[in-house]
Amino acid sequence: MKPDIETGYAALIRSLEVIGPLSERDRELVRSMPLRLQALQDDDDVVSEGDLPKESCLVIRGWLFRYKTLPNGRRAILSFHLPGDIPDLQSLHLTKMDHSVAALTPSVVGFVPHDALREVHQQSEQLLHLFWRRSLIDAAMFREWLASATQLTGEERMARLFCETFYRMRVIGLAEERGFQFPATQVELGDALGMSSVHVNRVLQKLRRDGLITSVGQQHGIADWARLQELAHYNPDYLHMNPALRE
Amino acid sequence: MKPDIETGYAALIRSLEVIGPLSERDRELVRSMPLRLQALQDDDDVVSEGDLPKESCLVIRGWLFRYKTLPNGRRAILSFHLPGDIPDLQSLHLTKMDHSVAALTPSVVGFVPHDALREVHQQSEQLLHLFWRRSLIDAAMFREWLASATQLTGEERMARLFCETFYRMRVIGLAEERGFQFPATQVELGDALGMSSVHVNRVLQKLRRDGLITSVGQQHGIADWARLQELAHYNPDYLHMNPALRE
DNA sequence: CGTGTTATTGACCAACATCAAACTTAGTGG
DNA sequence: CCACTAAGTTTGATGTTGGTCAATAACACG
Repeated sequence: MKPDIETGYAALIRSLEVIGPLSERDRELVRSMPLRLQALQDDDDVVSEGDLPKESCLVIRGWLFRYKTLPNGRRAILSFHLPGDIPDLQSLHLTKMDHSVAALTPSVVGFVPHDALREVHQQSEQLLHLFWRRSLIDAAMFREWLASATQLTGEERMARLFCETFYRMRVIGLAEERGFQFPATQVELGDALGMSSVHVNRVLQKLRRDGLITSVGQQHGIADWARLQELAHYNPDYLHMNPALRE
Repeated sequence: MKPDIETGYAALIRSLEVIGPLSERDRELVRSMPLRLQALQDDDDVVSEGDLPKESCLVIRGWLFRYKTLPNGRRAILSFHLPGDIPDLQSLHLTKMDHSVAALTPSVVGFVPHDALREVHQQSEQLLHLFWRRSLIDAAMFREWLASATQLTGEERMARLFCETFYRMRVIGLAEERGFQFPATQVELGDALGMSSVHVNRVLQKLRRDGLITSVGQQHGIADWARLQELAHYNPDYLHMNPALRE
């Protein structure tokens, strides 16, 4: 498990450096935080609505997603999470979870005690700034999803989801490393985009027919990045990545 | 204009105390921040997408809303804001605005320099905690709107919007003080809920016919709070208000 | 090879959009 | 105080997106 811990710190540091510079001391502080590792199977909850967590969860390997169960029984997927993300960072300041986080694929996460996070926030103004910034970028992504959900067609939303996911993976170096493969069933895509899985199926077929994406089983890829961005009118400004890293 | 400044501090302090306790020193610190007053007419932008603000805007009187213009020309309204709110608090850590904020009604706002905010964050851990907490509650509201937008019918979403707005007003004491009157045109409601103004009109008529709400011109009220909550399956936990203040 | 999960297809239907016109209301200026 | 205007609301007719239901096909795994 030791290598997973190293991987975890590296992923976290990398994803912080994508939004602002870290000093060597900042990196040391990050590595000083204990990580309690846990392996997850598909659909295992990392943390559930109503919980009062005392630690937050760093994605080390695999993919997680946030979701909320509506009173009518439906599930809304609110975001997807990659290595280096801390999807429930908010629990540091909002004691009670208002949604759940679960594994999209078999994954490894590391739990960081809230006290350790508070400690590094006290030790480094820059780390405080970057963690806060990250939580605000999460909010910006929710705004973008909300605007898309209310104003765009299913096809456009699907294209946007692919653009955003690819862009996020590329920024942290994962797209190049392993190739972009977005693992999601059609039901999961539907719950994320607010459409039925039947409609997801038809939208995916159209995008495939048009040569914009590829799908093999539950792995989806991008076939024509330029045209996909164009169809989605995609502009990643809302992700507030370090402009120096833009291509 | 002097009374507006007092009103501004009072509104800010009240809306912070709704989510956590302040010491007398904290309140002093809040009052130490300079406020540059500005009056606004309907639809005046307070801050626009692309701006790089050096101050954040405190709502003192009136209502503001956040919005985003989509590439297809449509407008998505992302949230409404009441006195005591700082809708662009995020600009403290995200330099470039990814959306705009404008006046829903004639309003008065007070601009707070980012430096003053940073100063009080350094002076008081509790104020830092509460401001961060507030920005996380904003994110929680976006998640709730996103889940509603993707999974609920127009009628349910309208009912939820009324419930949320009433609840927020009541918590800061505005509903009792002035009675709940939600000022919004049908076009604005449509842009917030992702439906056409024609459909908004029909949904409002149904809610009125069922005796759940009242509308006089652009002022909407609640006629039957219990049944409205029931229809919306409304649960305000996601607002993370101080449990001690719950009724 | 079964067995469970996911993907695909077709037929049908509901929610909601669009378009266009008429009606109300609240100013505004003479 | 009334006519005029602009903004917002209401209504009806019609069209489209995407949902639901149900059956079949394709995989994946023990």
